[in-house]
Amino acid sequence: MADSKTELSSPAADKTPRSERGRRTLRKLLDASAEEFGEKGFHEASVSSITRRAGVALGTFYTYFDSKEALFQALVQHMSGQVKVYAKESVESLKEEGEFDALDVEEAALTSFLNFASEHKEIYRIIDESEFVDPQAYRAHYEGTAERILARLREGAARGELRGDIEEAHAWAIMGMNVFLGLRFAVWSDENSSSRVAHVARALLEQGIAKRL
Amino acid sequence: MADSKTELSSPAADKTPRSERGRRTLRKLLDASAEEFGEKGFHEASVSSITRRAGVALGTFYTYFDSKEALFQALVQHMSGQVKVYAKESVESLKEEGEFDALDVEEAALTSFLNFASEHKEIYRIIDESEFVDPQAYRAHYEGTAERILARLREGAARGELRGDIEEAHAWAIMGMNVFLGLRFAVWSDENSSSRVAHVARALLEQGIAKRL
DNA sequence: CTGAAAGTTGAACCAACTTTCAAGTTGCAG
DNA sequence: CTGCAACTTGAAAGTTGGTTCAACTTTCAG
Repeated sequence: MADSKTELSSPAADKTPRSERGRRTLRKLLDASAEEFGEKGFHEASVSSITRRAGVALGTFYTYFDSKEALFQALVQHMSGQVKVYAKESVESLKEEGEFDALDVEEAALTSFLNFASEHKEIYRIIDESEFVDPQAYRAHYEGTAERILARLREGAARGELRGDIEEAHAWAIMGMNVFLGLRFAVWSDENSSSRVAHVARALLEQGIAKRL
Repeated sequence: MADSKTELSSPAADKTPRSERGRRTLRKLLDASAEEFGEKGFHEASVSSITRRAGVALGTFYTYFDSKEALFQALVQHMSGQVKVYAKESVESLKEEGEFDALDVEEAALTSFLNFASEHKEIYRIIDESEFVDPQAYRAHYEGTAERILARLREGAARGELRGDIEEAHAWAIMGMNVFLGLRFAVWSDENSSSRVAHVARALLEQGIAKRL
């Protein structure tokens, strides 16, 4: 607020690379750590193993990050953003195709989430682990996601496609459903059954599971 | 299988207490560690802090557990069991009251889960963290839970109350829904809105969220 | 009473990491 | 060219915290 030289989110010294070489190294570190954290989890992962993977010396790490925690935080933020963008894109592209209703949108969102989770299983793990390493980020991720789902549902309700009494709990219910279907059918098993599973979920949202009379 | 003297699940020396005093100490350790792990998480928690809480000396810990990991495993197993028993009881007691259908059962299961999560937030956290500390236990917990849900749904389908095409994905969808509603409305906020939230979820399962024509 | 088994104690050991730093190297603006 | 800022390096310092152990106390069967 008062200082003009410091960058937005730098509590300590600014570690943003100023040269091309620096940006390359930073990227290598980010990629290596995503792998490392994904495979071993935060605590088993070690800075020295990350730098080894990235092909740089141990000390180089501290040119770009204040600590192992800081790296993890940067990573979670980045990944949370990726998930968001990916979901947004797939929804947008559906809308461009013309004909669609609120349930088509949810089905598409789940399908793309399942596909995304199949590739990038690391991301899944890392975001989950942030509950214990960076709780703020974890909360922010799921609260943000729930809000976007809720907004979509409200649009659908406004168009008269969904019930009028949509509330926050609906968004969380759908999000939980999606996350657990992702865990079971994308991360753990990966029978690339994305569209089948998404179809089951869609039917559940469309008519429930009670026997129709 | 071959050996007769060793207990069922003791890879190393048997650490089961043989005296009453021993059982008391073990219990103190278990209680203290549930608190500690719940508050700090596995890695921030320290053995010395646990023994301090329990009011015993550091070394005593190793009379009962081979390692910090071993304690965590024992704890997860214990808690997973508790959740299961608690759910089973609440479903049983509903059945004894007479009149009920498959959706009443699911609503009751969710209500009691939400209440359980409000008390025992530690349990929630500990089971979640087992994904990273003891993945086997984590998987076992959720696979077991999903199986029990699926069994309930199939009963309901057999009685003609639910659709006939119930499958594994339905159980995972419901479980995910329940877990996330628990996270949002029991662990994070605790407005003791259990029955209201469970009611919303029930309606979702009963008719979906599409506008009825 | 008595002796052995069960349980308790906490200082000390130790391995594993994170983080620092002073000495080099690279690359580019002027 | 040249000089300086950006970047790299890896050995070593510093910490933390799990685990061990030998001496001691409690319990209880015989």
